[in-house]
Amino acid sequence: MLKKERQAYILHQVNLHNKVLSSSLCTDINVSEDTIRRDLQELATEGKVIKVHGGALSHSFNQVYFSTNGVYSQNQKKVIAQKAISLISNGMFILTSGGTTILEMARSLPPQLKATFISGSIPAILEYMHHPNIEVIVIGDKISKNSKITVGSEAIAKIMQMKPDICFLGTNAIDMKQGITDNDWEVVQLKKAMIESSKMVVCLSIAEKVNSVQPIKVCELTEIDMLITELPADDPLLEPYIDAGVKVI
Amino acid sequence: MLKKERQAYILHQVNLHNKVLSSSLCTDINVSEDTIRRDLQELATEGKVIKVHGGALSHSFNQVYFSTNGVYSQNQKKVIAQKAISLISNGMFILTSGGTTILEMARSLPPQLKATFISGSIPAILEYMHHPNIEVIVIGDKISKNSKITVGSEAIAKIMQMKPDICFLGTNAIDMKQGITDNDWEVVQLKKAMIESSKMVVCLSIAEKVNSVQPIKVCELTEIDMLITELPADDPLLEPYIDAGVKVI
DNA sequence: CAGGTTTATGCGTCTTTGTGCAGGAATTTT
DNA sequence: AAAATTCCTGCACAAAGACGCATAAACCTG
Repeated sequence: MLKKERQAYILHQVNLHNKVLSSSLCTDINVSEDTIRRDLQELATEGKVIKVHGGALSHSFNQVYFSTNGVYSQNQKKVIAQKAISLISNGMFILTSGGTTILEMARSLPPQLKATFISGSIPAILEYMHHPNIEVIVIGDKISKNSKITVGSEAIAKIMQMKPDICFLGTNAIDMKQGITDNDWEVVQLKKAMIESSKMVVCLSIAEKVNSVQPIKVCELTEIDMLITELPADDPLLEPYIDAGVKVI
Repeated sequence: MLKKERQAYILHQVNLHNKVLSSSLCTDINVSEDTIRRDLQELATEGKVIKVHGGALSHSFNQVYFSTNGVYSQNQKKVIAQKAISLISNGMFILTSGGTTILEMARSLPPQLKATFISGSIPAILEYMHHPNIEVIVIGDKISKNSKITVGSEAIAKIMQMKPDICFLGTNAIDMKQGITDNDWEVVQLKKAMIESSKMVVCLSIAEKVNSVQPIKVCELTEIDMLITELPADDPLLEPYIDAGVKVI
């Protein structure tokens, strides 16, 4: 068999099945694994396939959408993300809501972190999915197109079955009197369930949203354990919350 | 034998088989390998064949196997997508697997279509989510990073609770004897459940995957209702499937 | 038609290319 | 952390190619 012929076969297989194992190829065409590896290497440098440990992938399959653009207050959110990540250790079960702050956190997770993330937010799931060591559990149910998160009784029931170590809530509004509030009834139901089932509830909120109120109540301040903003913990804006028993970092 | 005569023979062989070995040619025509090499060289500089180590290839070989366009088989997939969409009417409940063919279908759904799509495939969900009139139900469970789809007993249980009108399966391999086969155990479990719970099972498969086999069995041919490829329904390749009772469009 | 020229072919030698193998390093899985 | 794969490097060896040369047939040309 000619070299080119072999490479054509390989390319064909890769494009057909989106991936290919060098081991199966070498039994297929009956040549040594070295030869296959050299072929894959060559095809890879020509840009025809993507070489990975143990085989190769088609280029078309791996193209995933990255829509990092248009995130509001991204720098503040990066600060918040870093603080949030400092709470996470290996092996934890972590429940997250949706929202751009959560998304920023998902993007900033260190690659060596091994943890299980549970979410119904499609954009967040996309980010978790890209991470090498994170297990992703999807909360299924009907999608709310506004918030790009699954909502409904099934989702709530599923959440209630779990006992995650931490729940990170992207927060729309937080206030001393009204506590956490939001503007989407279905999302609120979900957040209530998340708060109830989690060992520890952490609210992520940019400072702008502190001391603001939305129409629908999620929970009282007393029900959350921690508040993270981009401000330092001793900022006067946050003092009343510390006094109210919320840990602030 | 005259030189021209010999070269004509070589050219004929190349065009017939898409490839030719110099070794076999030289025993064929009974001349030295040098002569053959010189002939091939000449034909190559004239652009009649493509010279490679050990022989030569026809130009069509390169066109056939080294598809230079970025996305492999996208046109075929578009044709398949259109046929699949013709089966969908307003108000239907539709269950779909993952895979690039399904993705192509998701992208091609007409904007005015009102239907409910159920899936565990994150890329597919993303597409459905962008549609103005489609309701999306997410099958939750652990994500298989390879296939970007939720897999596991929860997902299977959820699927078994439903009775969708149509199930569209992206097919990795279909064969008369082995039926539908695939290469990921968890995905196979999921597909089995999808097939069992659906009123109608439609397999989407590009023609290249027809009559190919993968290691793990999904189901028998008898369990699927319809097969869609990019070929016209009366293509001889598909005849045996029609005879086996599978509807082909 | 003789003598020179071109063309086609084969042979020997030396290089290049393609392939497999052994070992140790790197990576993934358990 | 240990075990199993996979990968890389260098090497050996066979197959294929390049180049020069010799030979012989074909083909001018006066």
